[in-house]
Amino acid sequence: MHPSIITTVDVVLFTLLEGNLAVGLLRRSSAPFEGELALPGGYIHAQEDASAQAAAYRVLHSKTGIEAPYLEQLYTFASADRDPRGWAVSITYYALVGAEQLMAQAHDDFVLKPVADLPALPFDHGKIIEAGVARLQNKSAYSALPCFLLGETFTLSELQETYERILGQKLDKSVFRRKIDELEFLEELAEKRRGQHRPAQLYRIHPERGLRLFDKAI
Amino acid sequence: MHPSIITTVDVVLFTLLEGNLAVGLLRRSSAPFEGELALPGGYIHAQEDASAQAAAYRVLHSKTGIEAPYLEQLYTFASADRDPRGWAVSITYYALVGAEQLMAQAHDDFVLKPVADLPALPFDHGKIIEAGVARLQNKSAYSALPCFLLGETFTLSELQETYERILGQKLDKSVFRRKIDELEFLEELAEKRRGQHRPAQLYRIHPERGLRLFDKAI
DNA sequence: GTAATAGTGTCTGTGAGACACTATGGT
DNA sequence: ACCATAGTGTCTCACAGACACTATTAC
Repeated sequence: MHPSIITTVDVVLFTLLEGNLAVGLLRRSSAPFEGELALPGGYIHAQEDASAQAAAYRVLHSKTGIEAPYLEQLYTFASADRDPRGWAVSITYYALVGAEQLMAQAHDDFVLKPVADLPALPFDHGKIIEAGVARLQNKSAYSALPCFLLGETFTLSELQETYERILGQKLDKSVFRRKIDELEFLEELAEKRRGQHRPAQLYRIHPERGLRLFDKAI
Repeated sequence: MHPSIITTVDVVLFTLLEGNLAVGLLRRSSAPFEGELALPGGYIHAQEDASAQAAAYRVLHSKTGIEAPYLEQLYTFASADRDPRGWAVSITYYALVGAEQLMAQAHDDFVLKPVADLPALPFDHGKIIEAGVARLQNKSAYSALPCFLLGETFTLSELQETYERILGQKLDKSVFRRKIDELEFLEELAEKRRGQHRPAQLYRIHPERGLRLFDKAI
């Protein structure tokens, strides 16, 4: 067998921190780069993991405590020079989770950093996050993906705000609602969200319906 | 180090065979599945390959003779059960090449099969090709990708025909030309293609300009 | 009532699609 | 002259965007 190729998974976990897109990082417990903040990741365990996706779920859950409602393969970074230990393959995934669920599940040492203000990161983790942000933005423009950054239930205003944060641009309320309506991926709930003013209709992602795609950018 | 994870690359090479989308296959020279048709692929050589992409280029060129003008990472298939030899990672790539260049470069044992009529393939190569076709179709609808299935130079009618073959639908000539025009990724050449009737303007992909994207489906 | 947010109605300009038209070569 | 393909012009309908409007609650 060909020797010594390291096979790992790394996960970019996104959430909204005070309305800003943020990623979860952990301090590394061992060399290389011990003590530095980095993406949660780890070796694939051939005996334990049925697939790389299963490995990503395992690593994310065991290292951070989080069970993300959305997780998808991002890209595979594989080269001789990205890891001081040797030729390394990292199958990367990105995951989305609502802030509330994250706070409830995350271990104490899990750190959130806004993507707009990231520290320098070891390995090529900076590039990985960049790729994740690009993918999230791109896919959000054509799909219902941002729903997964909210809680189980949410209002249309909250959803619009989330799209605006991710895409970095204001959207027209009327246009936004028309498009969301057309996709038919939300289920109207019986309750409303009550605040200081007129209560807002609550929605959740329609069970039974997968991730819908727009035919044009939102 | 964790033992015995196989790390390979596989390449889905697309071309047009009499106007139909086709993939290139090779008879395997060793077990498992010796003698069966399969995607060109091979182990990553840690000593030789600087990156997985470099490995894909090396494998494709050394096994088939082809130097593809376009090659991009597709997806990474990684699980315990996809290869009888054990836990296996395949970083897959898809590549595009014009029929003319393919005929000039390909080794004799390289076989083209139309994607509409594929034989059963070993491993999960059927799934890999499926993913490649889906990606090609999707990306073609939003980009200049189909250019790479033609030769160095081509007419707008040829390009439109190629889009129609990949997307599986007729396109309006006038609309098609408007959109191609807007992208500004073609360079008008001095020559024309002469046939039975009115000669057609020849174009090539503009050097210096990368792969342009439409903002809507073509 | 007033303020503030939720949610809807309507007008308009743009542009995709449809299709007819002109252009230019071979025979 | 005629045919086949290359290439262009134009009309229209749909719809995205803009924005004003109404609705409903807390206070």
